[in-house]
Amino acid sequence: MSSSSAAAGPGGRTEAAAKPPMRDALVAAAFRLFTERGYEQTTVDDIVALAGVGRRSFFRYFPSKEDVVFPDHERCLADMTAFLTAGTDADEPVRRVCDAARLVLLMYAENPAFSVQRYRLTRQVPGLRAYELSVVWRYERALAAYLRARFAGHRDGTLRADMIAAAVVAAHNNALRSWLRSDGQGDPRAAVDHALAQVRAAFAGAPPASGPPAGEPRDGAEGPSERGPSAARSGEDVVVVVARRDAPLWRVVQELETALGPR
Amino acid sequence: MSSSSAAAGPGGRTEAAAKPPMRDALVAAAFRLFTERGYEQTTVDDIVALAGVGRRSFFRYFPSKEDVVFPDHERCLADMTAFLTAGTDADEPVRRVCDAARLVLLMYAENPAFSVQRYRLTRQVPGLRAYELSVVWRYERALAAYLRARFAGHRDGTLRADMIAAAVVAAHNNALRSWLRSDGQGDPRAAVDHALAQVRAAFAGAPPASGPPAGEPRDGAEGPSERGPSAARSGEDVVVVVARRDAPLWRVVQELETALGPR
DNA sequence: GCGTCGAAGGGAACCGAGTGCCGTACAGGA
DNA sequence: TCCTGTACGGCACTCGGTTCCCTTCGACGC
Repeated sequence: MSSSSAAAGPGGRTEAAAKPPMRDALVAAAFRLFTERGYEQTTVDDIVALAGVGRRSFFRYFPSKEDVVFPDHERCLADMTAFLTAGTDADEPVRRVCDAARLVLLMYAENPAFSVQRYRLTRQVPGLRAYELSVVWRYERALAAYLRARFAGHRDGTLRADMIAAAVVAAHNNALRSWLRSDGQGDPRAAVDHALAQVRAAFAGAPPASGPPAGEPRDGAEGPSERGPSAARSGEDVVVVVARRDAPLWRVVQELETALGPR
Repeated sequence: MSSSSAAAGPGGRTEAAAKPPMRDALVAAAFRLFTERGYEQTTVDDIVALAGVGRRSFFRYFPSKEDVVFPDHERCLADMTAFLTAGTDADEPVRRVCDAARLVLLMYAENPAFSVQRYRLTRQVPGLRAYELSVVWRYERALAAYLRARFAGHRDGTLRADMIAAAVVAAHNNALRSWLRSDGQGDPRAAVDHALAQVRAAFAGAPPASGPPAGEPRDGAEGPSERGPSAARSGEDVVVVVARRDAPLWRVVQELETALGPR
């Protein structure tokens, strides 16, 4: 969707991960100019002139000027998704999303100076703040999607998932921003752990259960009728699902569960 | 910051009300073109041409093209702030912010057709979704600021304030979007009340304060939607998901939700 | 009646972000 | 040697948004 994916970009001399130097050069040039004269006072032409590359190349590495401020969030989001994927049904859901949120903190803590610099930028540039909101929103939706699946079948499952995801993000950001405001002094992990513990305390009670906790084979499925989605096993490792875009999600999940069998 | 504030625009003879007709004409022309040919396929020049005004006048009434999609959120935010300010220390804080959130719902419910139209637009235009995020963020910050003041001096006061504000917004939006997805049928207030009751249950010592006992709309999953023919355009109605057979089910659901967009 | 003043609107020119298209240079393979 | 794929640069274009200046029109004072 956006930039900064793990796809080894141009200049891939060695096959292993070889980060393109041009991308880093663009980030460095951009941040130098942003801190010197401000974000909006810096044009893309200024950045590429300082980096010594063509203007067109900037937009090959970053889909927009704002993206250069968040050069690694795409990788971090992928890491979070992978972390959630690696979980099992034995994990306590709320604890799992709290651990996932901790991953984001670690990424910020990896480079405190850069994080603080970016924080100051985003605080005073409305456009960057709006962009950051969309980034945070994607994290929140990843957490919520995990929780929605874990709460599937529960009463108010999606409501509870959305609430917890929002609270986790809010608690995480509360502690993170406090640390950033202090110029990245000390270790932020304890504060974030404390904040996330408050979330777990608030949502500790088990949700009012009404259905099976997770995928239980249903047999009332009416097969690939005219309206619902249809799943067909086409190979060993893949399942192809075709569904109307406006089909309710639960219907798609139902079809998936019957196609995949008891898991 | 944005448009549509109470500042009586041009033609404001008396400062009270006196809505400028040009503003309404621009909104009407814009929504007609947006629904006819899409948001990004409609230029500002198209809008002003249809409205029969000069291009410069558009930006006199709306600071950006996105603002024309949210012509009344500024007033609603002012209403919410006023409502929170009008409270007393006798008010239970969490209840107060829940009531404030209800104000937003009422504004949406005032004009269901318009709200549904706008919902469909924001769902499929990433730029509008990002803009809406910044709007929602301002509501959330207003709630959080109120709670921070009420919790001042408490242990973890700001943390608790941020968490509750985020949960309130998440719960409100969960119910609101469910109603919007159902094309604005029925009264959304019961669902929102139910969702907000969950927040108060989580963040208060109080038990799940009764609320509407039954009939909550389970995720808007009221069977296969019988919307219009929906003319199966090229690939619009089909989504293909490829996944390993041993992938956890929630991961598949996450992928689906990403592919299908917010529902 | 006449001149002036200020506010609303129109319009041309301009700026910068983002995109499409094409030319070039350099890699590796037949 | 030629061919092909790819990374990169350059040019031109669209469109959102802004700046500056013009016209219009009603209000007010003489």
